[in-house]
Amino acid sequence: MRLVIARCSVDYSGRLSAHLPLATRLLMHKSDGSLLVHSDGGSYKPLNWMSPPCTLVREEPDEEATSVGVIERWRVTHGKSGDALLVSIYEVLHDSAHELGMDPGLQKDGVEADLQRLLAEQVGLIGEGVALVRREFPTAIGPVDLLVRDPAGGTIAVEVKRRGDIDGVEQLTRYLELLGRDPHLAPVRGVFAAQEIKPQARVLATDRGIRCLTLDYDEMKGIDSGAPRLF
Amino acid sequence: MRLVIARCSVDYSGRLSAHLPLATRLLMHKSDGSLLVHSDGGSYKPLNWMSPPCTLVREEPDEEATSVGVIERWRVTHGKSGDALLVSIYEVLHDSAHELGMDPGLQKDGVEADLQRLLAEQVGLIGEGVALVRREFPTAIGPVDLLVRDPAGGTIAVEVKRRGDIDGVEQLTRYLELLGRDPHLAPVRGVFAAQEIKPQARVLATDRGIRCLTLDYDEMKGIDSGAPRLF
DNA sequence: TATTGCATTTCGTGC
DNA sequence: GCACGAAGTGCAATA
Repeated sequence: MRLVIARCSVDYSGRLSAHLPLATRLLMHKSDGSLLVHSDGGSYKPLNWMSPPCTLVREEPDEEATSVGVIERWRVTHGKSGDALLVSIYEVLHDSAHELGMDPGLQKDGVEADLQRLLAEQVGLIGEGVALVRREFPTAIGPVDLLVRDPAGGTIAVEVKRRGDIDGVEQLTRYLELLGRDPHLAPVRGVFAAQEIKPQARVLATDRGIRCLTLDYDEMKGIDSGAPRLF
Repeated sequence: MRLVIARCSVDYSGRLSAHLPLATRLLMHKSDGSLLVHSDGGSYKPLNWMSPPCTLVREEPDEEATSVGVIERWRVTHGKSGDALLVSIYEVLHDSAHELGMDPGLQKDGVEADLQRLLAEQVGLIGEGVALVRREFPTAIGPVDLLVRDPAGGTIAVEVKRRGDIDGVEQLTRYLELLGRDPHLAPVRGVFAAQEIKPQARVLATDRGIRCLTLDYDEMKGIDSGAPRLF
């Protein structure tokens, strides 16, 4: 990885056109050829960038560029798409290269898939005596996260989200509409399960007769690890 | 902006839990307090990060950490949400600080809004003799990008996208269903306009009687600048 | 200030 | 390999 702090301007041409006026920025050139242009603020998204696979070529600035103070040019091109990033460097304030090696990568825990798995193992949280039919129950408009049977013989469709928002309720409503027409499943009720349910979503769900279920991931995980399955 | 290359491990705890095993990485500490942890590959997304507003505190490692080789710890916390990032540093290979100053920011050209504006000015591309009714025509389920009248007195609803995908066709279909019920507008036809239309989207649109229109942004822009509006 | 919808989204997963 | 959906999404315009 090469790190350069430089006064530069940047032009991107590809899926759109974009321009960065002259200012001091960090140029991060990764070993896979990619380039990130970062300012000293904002979020993790660079001001401009080129994703791998791409190649960086150092160019001598033409006469016009030289006359306005450009001392060096980097052209980063994405072979396939034709996207191109042109960095015009006016002054280099820092330049260093580093060997980082491979990265073992991030281990995540607590994403929607984990919630869904845990709730499938702990369907009792949905209601007394309910039984799992299956996860990712397929329908014409996409899979329902969990489908369970209640003791009375009815069906419950469960939508699992990390953060429960209105569009999640809408999604579940569409499933309920479709599943309710199936005589093998009817009557079908809905449960909207999430770690955090937005007030607006809760109102909409309740209004539609959908029950809201707040999930405590840490607690569910504790039960999971505390009571390992025996078979 | 402070740049540190270090052998480190990272733990994130917040909306989810995540762990980065010991490896050599770039730690980018921006002047707004935010921290990015980058590896020497992947795309622009850091392996881990903390978004502003947040604060970084340097801590002395406890005895247990010291015994496994940790020489320094950075704790980055997001006041409001309680999110926390803990960086355990084992070895510092580079450490430099730089003054970058404010950034003038990115100037974009060619996003969906630009396409929509140009097509509104060049409605002739939609069909012979059509006239613009208005952009962002409001409906109960959201605004239609462009609403135009054809010479025969019918209405055309136009959905503009940079990249035409299936969900864009679905969106337009919902609008057509709603608008078609309005006697002032009926009959309403649909046009799906995008710089690039995915084959699947084209099939679905055609199947529903929606016409596909591929837009050449550069050409439209050329006409725009070549024939400036006189009023 | 909350909400909505786009993004040079990126990133995973299943087919 | 491609389409689909989630993301610690970020981000800007809007109501």
